[in-house]
Amino acid sequence: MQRGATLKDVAKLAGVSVATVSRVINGHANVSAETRASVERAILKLNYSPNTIARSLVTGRTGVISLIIVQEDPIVPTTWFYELPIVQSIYDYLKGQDWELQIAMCSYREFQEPAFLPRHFNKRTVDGVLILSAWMVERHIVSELKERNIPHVIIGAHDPDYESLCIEYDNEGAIRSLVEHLWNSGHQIFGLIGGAPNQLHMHGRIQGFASALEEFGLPTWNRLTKYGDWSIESGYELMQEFLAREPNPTAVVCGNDYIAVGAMRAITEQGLRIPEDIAVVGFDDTVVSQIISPTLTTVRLPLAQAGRLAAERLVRELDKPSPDNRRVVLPCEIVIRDSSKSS
Amino acid sequence: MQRGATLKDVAKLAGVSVATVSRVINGHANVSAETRASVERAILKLNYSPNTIARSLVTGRTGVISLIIVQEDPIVPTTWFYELPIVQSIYDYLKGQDWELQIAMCSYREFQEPAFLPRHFNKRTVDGVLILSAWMVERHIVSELKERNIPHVIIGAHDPDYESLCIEYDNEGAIRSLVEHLWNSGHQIFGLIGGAPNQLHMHGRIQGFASALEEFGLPTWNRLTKYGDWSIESGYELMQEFLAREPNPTAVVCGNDYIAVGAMRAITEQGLRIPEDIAVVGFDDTVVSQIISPTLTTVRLPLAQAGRLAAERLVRELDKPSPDNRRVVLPCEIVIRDSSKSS
DNA sequence: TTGTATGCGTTATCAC
DNA sequence: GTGATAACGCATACAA
Repeated sequence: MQRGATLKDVAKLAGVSVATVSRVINGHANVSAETRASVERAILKLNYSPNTIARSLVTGRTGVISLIIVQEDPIVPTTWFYELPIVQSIYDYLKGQDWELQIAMCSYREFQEPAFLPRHFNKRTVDGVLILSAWMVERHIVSELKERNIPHVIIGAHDPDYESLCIEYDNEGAIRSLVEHLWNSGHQIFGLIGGAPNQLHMHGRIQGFASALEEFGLPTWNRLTKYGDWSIESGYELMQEFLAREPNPTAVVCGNDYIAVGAMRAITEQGLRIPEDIAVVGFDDTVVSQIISPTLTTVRLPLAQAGRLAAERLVRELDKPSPDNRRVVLPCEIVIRDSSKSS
Repeated sequence: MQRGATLKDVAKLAGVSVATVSRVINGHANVSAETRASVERAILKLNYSPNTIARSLVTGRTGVISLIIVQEDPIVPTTWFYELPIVQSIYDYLKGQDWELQIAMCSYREFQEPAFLPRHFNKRTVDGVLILSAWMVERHIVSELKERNIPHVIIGAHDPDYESLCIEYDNEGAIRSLVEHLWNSGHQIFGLIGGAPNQLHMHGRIQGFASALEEFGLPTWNRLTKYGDWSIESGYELMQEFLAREPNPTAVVCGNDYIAVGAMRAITEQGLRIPEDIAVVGFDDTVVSQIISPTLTTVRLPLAQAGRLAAERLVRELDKPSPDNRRVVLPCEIVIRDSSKSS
C-alpha cells in the first residue's frame, strides 16, 4: 500500500498546526471560517484522507463490525438462501453509516468452544458483533462478551436469559396462521415434519403447532409429529412413515420447503393427491416453492428486515450504550399457494 | 472495548525491555532461551495478546483482505446460491492463514463509478482485495489498483488486457461437453436461451456454443439464439418464441437452471415431452435441477475451488509479490439427468 | 481561536 | 543478547 499525505503535510501546506487540521476534519466548533477554508483547500489539493489505523490507535475504536455466521456442521448449502439476504441488508445499512463489515463463519460446535471468542476478539479489531445463529447462544458466550464489553446483537436466536439484544421471527404466530388457514378448509388431522429440533426456529414452530391445535380444538397425534433434518430425503422418509399407518393426516406442516418437497413426493408416489387428499405447507418461501407442482404454501421470513434492524440496534448501542428493550419478534407472512387451497 | 495488557506490562513483569518482548512475540532469533521462557510466562500470566491496530500502524499492513461482491442492479436473489459457496471457501482458507475477511457489496454500476475505489481504499484498512464479479473489470479499475499498489484477484471474470490475476470457469469447455452429449443422442437442431450477454459467463457460453456447433458440423439458426435475463419467466417466454415457428429445436441449452425451468414449462404446456421431443439442459446445478420433473441436466461450476484458489493466490501475492501466471481457467463438470437422456 | 506536547501500542534501528 | 528510543499518524489536554 502506498503511503498518502498525512496530517502534517496538510498542516504545512495550510500554514497551521496539525491540531487545527485535526479539528477541521473532525468538525470541531472552535475554528475560524478562514482557517477552515484554507485547511479544506489543502486537504483537497493533497487528496488527503485520514489514516483509519492511526485514528483507531488513539480513539480505541475501529469502525468495524463483525458478523459471525454460525452454521450447521457439516455445512448444508441449502441454508445459504437464508443467510445472504440478511448479510445483504446488514451491509446496506452499515454502508450508509460508514461502518465496515467483517465476517466470520463457524460451525455451531466451534462457536461453543471456549477458545473461539478469545481468538476472535483478542485482535481488538472490531467494535461490536452481530451473531447470526439458529441455536441458543450459550450463557458463557454472553458473559464473555459482557466481560469484554463488546456490544452485540443476536439474529434469529437468543440467549437463555434474554440478556442480549436479539431479533427473532414470530414462528409461533406463523404456524398458528398456517393451522388456522388449514382449519378453515376443514382439516382435522394434522401432521408435523420438523427439522433439527435443537434449532430455535424449530423450537418455536413446535410450540406454535401444539398451541394452535389446542386453540382450534384439534387432537394431537404423537405419531404424526416427527423430526429429521432439513432435507428433501428426510421429508420423504418421514412422510412415508405417516402414510404407513392409519390415521393419515389430511394436512402436513413441514419445517421448511425442502422437507415439504420430500413429503409431497412421498404423497404422490402413494397415488394420493395434493391438496385434495393431503394438504402440505412449508417454511421459508424458497424458489422451490414456486417451482414444485403443485406450488407450495409457505411462510416468508422477514430476513432483510431482521438484518437491518440488528445492524441498526448495534450501531445505536455503539454510539451510546442505552437500556434498550431487549427483544424484537418480527411477524412473518404466510404465502398461500396451490398445495393447501381448498377446492 | 476493554484495554488489555500491553507490551510494557509484559516487559515489566518479565524484567526485560519492550524490545525483547517484541522479539519473543515475533519469533526473532537473538533471544536467549531463559529470557524467552520468562517472557512467555509473563505473557501467559497477563493473558497478553498483541494489539493489531498498533502493529498495523508501524508495519503498514492490516492483515485484512477485502472481498467486493459485484451484483446485478437490482439485486436478483437467485444469484446468491452462486456467491455464498465462494465466500465460504475464501473464508475457510483465510481463517487458516490468519487473515481477516472484510466484505463489501455493490451493484455493477456503483463499482464502475470513479469514486468507488477511492472510497473503499482511502481508509487504508485492507491489504488486498478479491473481486467477485460476473462482468468485465474495466481498465480504469485495474489501473487504479495498480497505482495504489493493491494486490487483487478477480473471480469469475477478467480485465480487458488480462493484466490482473483471475480465476475463471471453462464455460466454453462445459458447453462443448453439453453439445457433444446431446449430439451423441442424435440431436441436430440446437437452441440457446441465454441470460444477460454482457455478463462474462454468458459470453463464454455463447462462444462455446457457436464453436461446438461448428465442430460437430451442425447448422446455426439465428432465430434459435435468444437472450433475456436469468429468470424463469424469461426462459418461458423465449422458449415460446422458439415453438411459435418451424423448425423447432430438438435440444435447448439454457444459460442457467432457472431459464431451463421456464423453458421446460413452455415445452410441456405445448404438449411436447422432455426429453423425447425436446431435450433441455441448464447451468449451475442449483437445487431446482433435482426437484423439477424431469430432473435437469446441468453444469456444476467449481465454486469452492475458485474461491479457495483466489484466496490462495492473493495471500501468496501479499506475502511476496511475484510474476505469476495470470489466468486460471477451471474445468466444469456436466451433470447428466433425465431432461437430456436418450431413451 | 490556535499551537505545543503527550500518548495510543507496536516495530525497528541503533547502540551497547 | 539486550535495551534505549525513534518512528507510525492521529486526537486531545493544556497552554497561550
